[in-house]
Amino acid sequence: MSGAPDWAGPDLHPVAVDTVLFGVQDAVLKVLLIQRGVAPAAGRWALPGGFVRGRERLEDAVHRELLEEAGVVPDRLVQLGAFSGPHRDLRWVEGAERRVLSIAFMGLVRVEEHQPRADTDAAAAAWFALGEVPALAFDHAEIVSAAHARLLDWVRTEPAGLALLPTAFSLTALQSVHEALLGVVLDKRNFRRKALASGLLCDTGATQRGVPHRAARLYTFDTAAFAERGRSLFG
Amino acid sequence: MSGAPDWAGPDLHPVAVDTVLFGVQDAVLKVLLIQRGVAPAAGRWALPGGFVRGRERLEDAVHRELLEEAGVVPDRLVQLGAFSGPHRDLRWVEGAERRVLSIAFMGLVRVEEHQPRADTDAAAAAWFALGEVPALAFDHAEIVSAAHARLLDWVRTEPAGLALLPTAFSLTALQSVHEALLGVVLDKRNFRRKALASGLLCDTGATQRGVPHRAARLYTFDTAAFAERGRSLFG
DNA sequence: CCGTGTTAGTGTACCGATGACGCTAAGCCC
DNA sequence: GGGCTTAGCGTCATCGGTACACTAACACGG
Repeated sequence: MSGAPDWAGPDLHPVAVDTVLFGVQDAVLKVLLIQRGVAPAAGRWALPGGFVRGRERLEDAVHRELLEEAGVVPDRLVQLGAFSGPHRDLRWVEGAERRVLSIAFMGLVRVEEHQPRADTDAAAAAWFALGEVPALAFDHAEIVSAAHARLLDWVRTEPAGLALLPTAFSLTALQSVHEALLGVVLDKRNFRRKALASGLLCDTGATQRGVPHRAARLYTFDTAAFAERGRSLFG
Repeated sequence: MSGAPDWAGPDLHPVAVDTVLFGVQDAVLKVLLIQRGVAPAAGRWALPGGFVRGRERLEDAVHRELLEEAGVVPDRLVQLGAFSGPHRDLRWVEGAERRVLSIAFMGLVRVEEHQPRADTDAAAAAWFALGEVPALAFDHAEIVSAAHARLLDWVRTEPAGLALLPTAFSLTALQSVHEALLGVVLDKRNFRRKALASGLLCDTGATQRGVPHRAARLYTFDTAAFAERGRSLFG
């Protein structure tokens, strides 16, 4: 690593984290956005995020910001990458203009359990259907679209959808989650065949309770089996 | 974006870029490494890279460092993501310890045209077969393994291998590149069938010259057709 | 108790893609 | 002209993916 001469130290940069948090509501894929309460771009909609402090890790910064700005706590985050493109925010630092570098993350949460609340930095926070996202600040539209592309890969190779389901779930529920996340309609029989053939589901023996129709069998996901076998998933 | 109060400005971080440059030599996949000439980790093998300066974009920093440290100029780079894990380099900045954030990139070049040369910051630079990589400084081993995983995806979804071939190439050459990059052996007839069926190759009508055996037809890659159609590739 | 509504749960047939397999053709060199 | 080396070609079996429609179970209301 070189850069500036060592005695002067390397140039320093403001580093932010931004998160694209996805959820499903009414069988529609949604993203969590906040309305910025402070400059720059005050009043505009944007991704929740903020500057990384001191020596904290990126993941810690994301969790802190999500809690502060929107009161949500995702349990798994996937890094999308660094964004430093031309539409980025520029800041004056020690008399020189510096590009704000943003590391974007993506996560999946249950909308019902994460009703966002506004905050000091965020005038408002709300879930938007992916097709109805308003114009966003900075290059956040680009980040959202990268996240969406990545989500599709993610769902197909890892049991990402489980984050949206209770521990024991019916095959129909599993299918609905996949359909919402992938934005497609799947054939029931084909889906069930593949899901069961994957060997990653354990029949709990239990069935649904209190439903006004035939009760479905409930399954759990066999995390251990998934870890063993190579990747490949239903859906 | 919040973080520290705005009047104080956000905390600042040293940001580095590191590149995993792949090439193929003797049908073996290799990575370019440099031997560090300066502290920290002087004398150890590491990925070429360095600190991002002023308001330069990440991609510009990567190109500058590759040129400075190893005298190579890749034409396409793919970003792998940001690394900020626990084994990262820590630096003292303005009296506080700061994690060095590294954004990793990956690229593919022709080894013959990129014989690396040592430099002021790099005591040596050399290509290593992927299985014979020495112990690396910092968390670079982790970065290399992430890059390798990503390379496999890349080759399967984009014509990444073209960077290693002349404009007009034989099917056998194309196959060899794929085999080296993927680390597998492919069936000649099946490969040719898929490659031609993809509709992404244009028969130039020309054939090889000066080879001591039957001359092969030469093809070019139809970039336009690839851009049009959805992703899916031979190999 | 019976009818109705709602969701669960099941099998088959077709097709396109994939993977295994070996021989002849062409061209250069000697 | 013989020998070496690589180019170029076709078939068959298998598999995974997709399309497609009815019966079973259960709760509820009349």
